[in-house]
Amino acid sequence: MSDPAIEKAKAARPRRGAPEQTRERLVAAAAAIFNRQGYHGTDSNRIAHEAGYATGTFYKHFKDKREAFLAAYEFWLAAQWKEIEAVLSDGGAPELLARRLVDLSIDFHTKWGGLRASLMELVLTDDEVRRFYHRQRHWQLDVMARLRKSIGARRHRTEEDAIHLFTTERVYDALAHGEIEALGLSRKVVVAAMVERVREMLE
Amino acid sequence: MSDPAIEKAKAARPRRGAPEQTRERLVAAAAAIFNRQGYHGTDSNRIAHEAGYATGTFYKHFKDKREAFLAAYEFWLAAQWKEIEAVLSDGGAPELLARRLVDLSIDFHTKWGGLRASLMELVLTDDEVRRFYHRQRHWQLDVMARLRKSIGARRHRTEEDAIHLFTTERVYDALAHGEIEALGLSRKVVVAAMVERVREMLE
Amino acid sequence: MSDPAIEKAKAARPRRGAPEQTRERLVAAAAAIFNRQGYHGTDSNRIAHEAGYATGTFYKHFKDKREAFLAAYEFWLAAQWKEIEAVLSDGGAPELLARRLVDLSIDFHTKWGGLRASLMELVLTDDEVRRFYHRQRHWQLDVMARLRKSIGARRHRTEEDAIHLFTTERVYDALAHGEIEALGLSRKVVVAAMVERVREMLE
Amino acid sequence: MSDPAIEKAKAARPRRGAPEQTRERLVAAAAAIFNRQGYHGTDSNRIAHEAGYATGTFYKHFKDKREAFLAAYEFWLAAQWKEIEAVLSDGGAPELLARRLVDLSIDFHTKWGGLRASLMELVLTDDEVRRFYHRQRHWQLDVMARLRKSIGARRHRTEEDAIHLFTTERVYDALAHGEIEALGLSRKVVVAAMVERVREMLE
DNA sequence: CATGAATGAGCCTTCATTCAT
DNA sequence: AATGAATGAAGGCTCATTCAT
Repeated sequence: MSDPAIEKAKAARPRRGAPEQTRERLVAAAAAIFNRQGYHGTDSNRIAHEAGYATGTFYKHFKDKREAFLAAYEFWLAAQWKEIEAVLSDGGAPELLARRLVDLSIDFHTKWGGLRASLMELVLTDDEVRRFYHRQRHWQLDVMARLRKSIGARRHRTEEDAIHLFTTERVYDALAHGEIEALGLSRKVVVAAMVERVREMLE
Repeated sequence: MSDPAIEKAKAARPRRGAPEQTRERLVAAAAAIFNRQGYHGTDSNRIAHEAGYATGTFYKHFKDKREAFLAAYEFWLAAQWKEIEAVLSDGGAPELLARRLVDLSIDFHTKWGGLRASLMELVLTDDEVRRFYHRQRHWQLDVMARLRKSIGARRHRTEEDAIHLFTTERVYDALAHGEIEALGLSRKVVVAAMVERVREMLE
Repeated sequence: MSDPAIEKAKAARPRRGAPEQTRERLVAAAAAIFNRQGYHGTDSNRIAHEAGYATGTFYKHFKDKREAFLAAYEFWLAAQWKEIEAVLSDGGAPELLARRLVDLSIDFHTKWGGLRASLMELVLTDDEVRRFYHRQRHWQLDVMARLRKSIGARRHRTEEDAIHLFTTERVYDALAHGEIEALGLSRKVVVAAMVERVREMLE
Repeated sequence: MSDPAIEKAKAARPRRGAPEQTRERLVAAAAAIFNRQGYHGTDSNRIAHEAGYATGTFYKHFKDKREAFLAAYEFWLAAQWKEIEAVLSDGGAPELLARRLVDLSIDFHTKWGGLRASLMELVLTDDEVRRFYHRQRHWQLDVMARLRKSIGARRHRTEEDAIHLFTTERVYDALAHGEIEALGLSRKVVVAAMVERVREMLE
């Protein structure tokens, strides 16, 4: 009832404060766990506890588990594009730019590839996730077109952009998950091929 | 205690013979349901019933749900490559061949894209599925190399083949799931681009 | 969709407080049912319901069915020795003491013999139960030695104590299960023999 | 369908013959597995296969799993008493006889203690097993009385015999299961105590 | 706002038993 | 007599969600 060790542990854990912070912490914990264990392998109670809150708090901030998942996905997607934008605004030779973008993407997929795999499965079975996903794609294509315009690249058909997104994404996933090495292939060669593709998009 | 209706139903229940056929029926049902509902959305009992058997029969043929999933995946993958082989052995102009291969792949992904999405999520969280997946990829690259040799195409680096597999796969998935249309893009343009890529591989 | 009767039932359902009490209730229910139906004959869900809780509550308090069984066994064992201690601390002539101890033991075995029988079967097949059981025995021998010392009895070899425990236990079980009567034997004679044995231990 | 290896394996396994032999093999396999894994831990199909037969054969020879268990128990009990009888008919000094009987019993319990533990649990929950068990006890007491008479021992009250049976049995179980050693006690001391008890019964 | 005990539907898996061959 | 594929009831356990405090 009054074990001092327990009392101390409680005092040390993140305290209730602005609801914004609470939500942020929950989203961060959710992203990390979903990414590691997959959507179905993740216990919603565990997210709350890992974030330093109690079970119920989770459901005060998200309607259900799916909503938390989408919040996590959106958060990290936005972060990625913000970084991409930063790289592009730095400018530099296309070759260098392409290289930096590829590195960035591989990094990103390495860290968050688990979220993507879960998303793709949910897209199949969950209408709401599918709608969310399609909205995301639209937004991505818009961002791409805008970014390319901002650096003065030539216009492309949107289909080209879409294919670029799909295909590079897949290869980044493969690199991130170690598929390339598992197949006994050269990571370097694959990365170089991707740099070349990205460079073409920047022309 | 001895409801005659029940007695009759029991007497009428089919006594099937060959276990090979049973397994085939179970694999077929499993593939269809996993594909539709995803791995986690599929009830193992339901697979058995949909195949015309009782719960227990499922577990006479598969150690667990995962094993059934992998059997279903393997079955349909083998079917796909058999069809690809058939198309290639028909011969014809590279353009035509490429077109037929793309159509075939799109068909295939349209029918079995759900299995792939589930596989990719399981690869993340399940070591055994991951090992299975890597074996499959090796086998696919081997088949590709062999097929290209058989039609007299030039030699490629295996990395090229791998990238080809990853990227086309992803676009076929997108076509299969209606992502292209959902983005308001032209299916025709995308398909044409894929035909072009495949044609390059056949040279 | 919103059957008022169901809504009302849900609203009316009890929200209990202290988890300690919950655990106590569960242990009590578990002990009673395991004792009556045996370990394998007991449905873990039923324990929860009989204690007034839902299925899941059981697994919030016990890792698995085995853990609940061991908790139940431990609880009642401790209760028995507490009563034995109470009798001994009351003091009195050795004959009287022995008689009271035998009565107490028979009572105890009559009420909880089922738990013991299940325990003995589990000891065979379950390593964890076996370890638990051996710890219990050690503890019992320690308690015995301490109790005998406290009443000023002569020192015995521990082997004697162990044999005493094993053999009396078995006869109490037989009395408890009605084996003596089923064999057409005199309960009185058997009880008298046990009193004599216990008296010897108190000297 | 005609894998020679499989055909050979089939040819090598015990062939159908006199139903008596089949039953014997099944009882032997049942005894061994029940003893090792306990009643509830034993799969009836496994018994058949371990004996070299198919599932259905088991149910041609036993009404149900319980019947097989009782057959196994009875078989080994009879074997024990036959050996006891043999020892007694050899004659010799009471001390020697007692020693041999104790050794025999310990051996027996070491080999078949698992059956006994399962029996005791079933006695609690299964009326039919309980009836069987009581019949066995009667028979044992009869055998004991007869044997003692045959060696010219003095007459005892049956209660004494019953207590002797119960208590020695329990200690043999403890020796057999390694409980004595697990408690850090001397096996030798315990065995000597048992020899003394048995000797008293032979007077 | 936060807590965390409680809920209960649901799913995977086992295994005693049956029966057509 | 023996086979073994098939049965299906039953049960252990999980986990998303609720709600009284």
